[in-house]
Amino acid sequence: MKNLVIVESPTKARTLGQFLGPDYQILASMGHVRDLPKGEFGVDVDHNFEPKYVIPKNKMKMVNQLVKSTEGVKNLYLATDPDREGEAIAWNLLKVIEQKSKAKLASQKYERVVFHEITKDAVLDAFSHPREIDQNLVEAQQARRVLDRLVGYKLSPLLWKKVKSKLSAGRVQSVALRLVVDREREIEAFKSEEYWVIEVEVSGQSSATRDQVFVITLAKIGGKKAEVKNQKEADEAVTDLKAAQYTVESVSSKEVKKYPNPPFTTSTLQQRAANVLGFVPKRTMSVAQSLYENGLITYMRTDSVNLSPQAIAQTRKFIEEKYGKNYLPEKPRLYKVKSRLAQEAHEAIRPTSIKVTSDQLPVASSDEKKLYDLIWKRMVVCQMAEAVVNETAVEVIANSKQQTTDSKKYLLRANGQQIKFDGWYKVYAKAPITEQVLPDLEKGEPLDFKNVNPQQKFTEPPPRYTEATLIRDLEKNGIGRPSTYAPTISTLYDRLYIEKMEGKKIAPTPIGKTTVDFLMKYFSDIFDYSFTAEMEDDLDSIAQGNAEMPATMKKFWGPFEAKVEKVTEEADKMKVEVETTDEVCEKCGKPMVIRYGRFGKFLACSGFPDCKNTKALNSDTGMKCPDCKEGDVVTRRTKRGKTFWGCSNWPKCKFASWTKPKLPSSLPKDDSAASEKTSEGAETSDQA
DNA sequence: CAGTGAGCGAGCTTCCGCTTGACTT
Repeated sequence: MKNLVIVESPTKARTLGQFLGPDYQILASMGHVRDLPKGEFGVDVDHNFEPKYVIPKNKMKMVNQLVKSTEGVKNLYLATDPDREGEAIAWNLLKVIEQKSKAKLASQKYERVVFHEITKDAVLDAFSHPREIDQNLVEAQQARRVLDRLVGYKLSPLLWKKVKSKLSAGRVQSVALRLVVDREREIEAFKSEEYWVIEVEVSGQSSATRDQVFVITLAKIGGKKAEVKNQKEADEAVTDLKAAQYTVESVSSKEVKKYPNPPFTTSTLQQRAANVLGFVPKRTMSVAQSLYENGLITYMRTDSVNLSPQAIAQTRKFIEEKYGKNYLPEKPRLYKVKSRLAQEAHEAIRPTSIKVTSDQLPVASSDEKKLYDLIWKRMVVCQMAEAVVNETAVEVIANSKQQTTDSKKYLLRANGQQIKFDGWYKVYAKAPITEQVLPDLEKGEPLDFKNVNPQQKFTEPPPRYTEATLIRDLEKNGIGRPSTYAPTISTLYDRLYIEKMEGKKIAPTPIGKTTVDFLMKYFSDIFDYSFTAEMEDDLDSIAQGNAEMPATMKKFWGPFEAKVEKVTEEADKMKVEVETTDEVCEKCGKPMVIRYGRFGKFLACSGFPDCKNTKALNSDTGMKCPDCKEGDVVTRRTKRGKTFWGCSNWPKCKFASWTKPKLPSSLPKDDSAASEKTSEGAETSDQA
């Protein structure tokens, strides 16, 4: 073979093969081929922060084969991704080949080719315009890699000493954890307040309007914002409203265009799949991987909303044929990434062929069909005409018959929405319309009172994060990359920093809180939400040749190392808070506490070490044991880490099962049912 | 199919980002 091409992924290799023909052999590197060693620091801080690279054990075989394949090759093409990491992979590949190759490949014998979309035109064009490896870009990647190593491998051992063994800290994971902890503290500090919403049902009096009852909501009392704080104030308002005369004060109406959402990136796909299908990001990614490997969708790890011109053209043609000319905008819709930190090495996530709908998928699991359907709809919709909605706002004055003072003047409002043209809504079974349809009303028109409905409410704290919303906020701050979002969250679980609560919400554990407290006390600059963005500025300078990696590292390392040393000597060991429970130890009568062990949470006697009683924590499944009917069904792990379901009364009750036991009358949890129901509705905002 | 925590303090743990695999249960 005269021509050898190396890319990252086998799927990309296969696709490229179709464009390049039989004269090109295409191999995959499976991502990075070299890395800093796991078992040592690997950065020579005294000599220009020189990184020590090793080939990981599990990659050795593959790398050796790659090197062997280069023997006798005339042209070597490095076609890794067109971003910082891709450039570094290409450079590391070259280094490994030079090092290992008996033929001593001369440096002129390679070509670096880059393309932003995997289409025949783009690929052939790239191959006719090869370039050399961009050393500045490689240096920027090394700076990123080394900085992460400095932070991670210096602060983790500090945690072992000052908090608890086997913990970890890092530029990305610790900020993710901080988001969760900060949110939890907001919730803890939140004071709920009572307020009342007062709705009145009314209808018009004319023949055209009297049949339709609609709802108006109290907005102002005596010209001021209505603030009904308690039952007494609510009763007073209700009495007045029952006896009032209602007149339309104003009617305003305008047509509003509703634009479709941009096509999916990794993060927005994860959020949408969580909301609609109830998938955790990990599951979304593994299903998407399978779709990708079967050639059904484009690459699933991307931060770009770009679309290839061919994909847009094909979609526009499809829209015109299937929905008609009215649903096709005059010009294609082009989307731009909001974040300056995006690298945009790939396209947005879209079907490879818009003609294939989810029910026409070849062999595919139901998960794959559902996820594909989301991706397909989002792609079609993003090139469709906007919907036109008529939005009406009505103000109504309610004047008490007996009262003439202004302070008793009530103003109520209603908002209405009516679809004038459905546009892209057509693709979804349910349009994202939240307001009622109002009758045609005129200023000065009297209304008939039908009913008044006072509702007691309480202000609610901000919601806990889910995996998907946590990823959304990480992305918003430029923290982490599409390939690391799901794994980062797994790390937080593995370290027992966070745990999953009811309804897929995430809460920090005492260990998580203590770790954040420690890190923020001494290293608040590194775990500031803007640290990564500032780091990216420095990396940009290196990539543009305006700064050098060693100098940039030194600027960080000097004060950092000093701080680490000082904290190592001076800081006290942190105390991790212990949660007590209402459970009483049946052996000694002392209360039980929650402890964290190798296998997660368990109940232990607070009298330890005098009393060594432990038992399983009644948890998650909410099911009674089918055997003894007394204990709860709890998830457990074998020594090998495999999950199974057992009885909390173990060892008294020996019930155990590899699969989740099913109760005959068990109803699905309300949140999953609700999210399934909306599965065909269009989202209103999934990337606020 | 099933253990765990503390302290003596052995020897080990740990980062982010790129990518799929599967000698052993």
